[in-house]
Amino acid sequence: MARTTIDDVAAAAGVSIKTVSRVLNDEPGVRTETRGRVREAIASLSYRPSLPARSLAGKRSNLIGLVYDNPSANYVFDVQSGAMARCRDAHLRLFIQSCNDLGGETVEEVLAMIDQTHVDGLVVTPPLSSDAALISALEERRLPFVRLAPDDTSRGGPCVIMDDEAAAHDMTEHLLDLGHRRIGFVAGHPEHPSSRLRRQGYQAALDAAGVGENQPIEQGFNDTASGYEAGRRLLSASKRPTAIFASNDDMAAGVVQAAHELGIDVPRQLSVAGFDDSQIAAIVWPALTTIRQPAYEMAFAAAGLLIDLVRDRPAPAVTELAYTLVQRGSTAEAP
Amino acid sequence: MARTTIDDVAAAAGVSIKTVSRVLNDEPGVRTETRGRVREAIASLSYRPSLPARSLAGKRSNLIGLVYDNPSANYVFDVQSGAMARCRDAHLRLFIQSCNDLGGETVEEVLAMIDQTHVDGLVVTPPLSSDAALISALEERRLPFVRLAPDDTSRGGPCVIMDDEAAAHDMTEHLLDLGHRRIGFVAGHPEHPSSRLRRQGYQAALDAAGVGENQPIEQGFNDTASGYEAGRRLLSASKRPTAIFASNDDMAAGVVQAAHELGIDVPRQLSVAGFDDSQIAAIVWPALTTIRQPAYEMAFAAAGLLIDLVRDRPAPAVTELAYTLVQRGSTAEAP
DNA sequence: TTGTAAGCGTTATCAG
DNA sequence: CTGATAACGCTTACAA
Repeated sequence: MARTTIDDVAAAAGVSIKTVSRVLNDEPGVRTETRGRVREAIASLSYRPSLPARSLAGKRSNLIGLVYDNPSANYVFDVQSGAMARCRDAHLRLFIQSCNDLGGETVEEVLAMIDQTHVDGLVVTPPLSSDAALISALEERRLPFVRLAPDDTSRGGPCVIMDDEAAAHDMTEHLLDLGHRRIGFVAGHPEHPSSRLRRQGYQAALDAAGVGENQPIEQGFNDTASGYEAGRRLLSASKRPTAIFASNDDMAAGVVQAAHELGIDVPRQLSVAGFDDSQIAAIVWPALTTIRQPAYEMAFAAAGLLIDLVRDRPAPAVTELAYTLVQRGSTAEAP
Repeated sequence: MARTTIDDVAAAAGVSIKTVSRVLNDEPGVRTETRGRVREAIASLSYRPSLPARSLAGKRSNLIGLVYDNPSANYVFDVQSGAMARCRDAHLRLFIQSCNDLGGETVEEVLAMIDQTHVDGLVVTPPLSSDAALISALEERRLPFVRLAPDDTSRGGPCVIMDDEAAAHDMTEHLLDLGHRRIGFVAGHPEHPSSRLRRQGYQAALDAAGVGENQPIEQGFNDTASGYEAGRRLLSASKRPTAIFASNDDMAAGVVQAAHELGIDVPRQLSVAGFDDSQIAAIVWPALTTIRQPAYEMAFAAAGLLIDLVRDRPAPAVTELAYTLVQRGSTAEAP
């Protein structure tokens, strides 16, 4: 039951292991006919090169890493799926590392993972993509990495982004177009890079419409519970808003829940807008008008960039993907 | 910038690399004082042994794998988190492999992953845990594996389960206790192991109460859309049920949505129950009465079993974890 | 175009 | 209790 090795393939094809290695790595300098013979031997033995052996011997491990520190199941799932799909295309393996519930040892843990697994590069997802300590540590190691949705694209190498600010601006305009003038906002988690951008877009749109003053804003923390609390505060105020824009869908769902409890009809008496288009956006009642953030596609692109990077191919510094405003039942004309 | 190796540690501690290796692997035959000296050197150099080198040289890779083929973000996230936490405790790394959207190449892909990564064992999550072809292939390779929530625990080695049937039974009894006598059911995905068990529990409880005949049952596919469709069918029938029990939360959310659309008040006119206690259960309005499936804990336990297995320690064949009936706002007395 | 030999960072074997 | 040396399966450098 010993594993099939490169020697077995070489023997079967009647060549040296070096030639097999050349075929494996798509290196030039092998006659087409020889190459075919080797390929056949590989297939018939269903030989699969050992990743550990390759990474030990060569400069590459054919493994790239993805790190996250994010409690949102939907987002993490989409991001993993996108990155994995891209890796599959490139015949690379993806090593996924969670840093959830790690306290202050995040950087330490990521570095340990890098050293132990020999990953060739890293996809860094939000909010880690804006973690200064981590970014510096990676730069110091000279490990190629691509950041997903960081708040600052001016330094730190290639990244894949979406224009959160413009999206929030669009959504706010959507509400203004529906006739709303008092539009509450539930701000996102202060440590999340996109929170600031979304709030800026919201404020800018209100300012442009001349109603930027004294709009009610409450702090949330990106989970349903904090959205619910913020919603209750906003809806219990004397001058109640006719629309509430929450910085993500989970919080928007919380706002909808608060409205239900207070007997406020959504969308007739209150419009609610979310952000992310996560699974729950379509599940809550009424379904949420939201911004579809192409998490899968962004991760797919990020993995692609990283692969280019580790293969010494040129890669653009900033890749921006388009968002979409998804209009559903939770927003309507102002009462 | 060369990596810190076992030689560096050996030099710093004034011992041979073999002794360092012994300390690393907690092998006996090292004087306490020597061991301490080596430990200090490891810490001060922040040395981290190379996983590839270890797996190439030794019998173990210190890596275990987790495979899934499951579209539910919440479930996958919980399972990953649980397994990863257990691995962290044991100083092992977890290699996660998705088989989503792979068509018929699932077994092939898993075997390729095993060969390439040299994982010491595998946590097999549902529905792969009931995939006969995969299980046979793993047995043939003699790779240790632990199955999560398989439908058949009688063969295939250790597994971690929850009593789906008893849970569905309990939930149905809960509805009966509330006075419901016409209780619709939305069956789960036919290829999911638990679907059959949940349906059996539902039916058995009805039979025990003497109302098992002619209850309306619709087929769903574990997603919200199919739950919505099934809900519409159930609620449009001439003899409308006063309660609907869906085989998972996503479908229950779809039923709630259908009820909203038809102007049927939940829970006053219709009670709805789900299963899984996924994130959305608490988010939909009204929040779902459901069964909490301890996905995190089950995965944690499964990883623990697997670790015992690969370290040649005895492990129980079947580990059963307890579920909880979580009562929320979606169920109430029959009208 | 192909092959030979050395070595990657560990663990296993066996000797001291 | 400790250490020298040979693997492990591959890539790299260099020859032929």
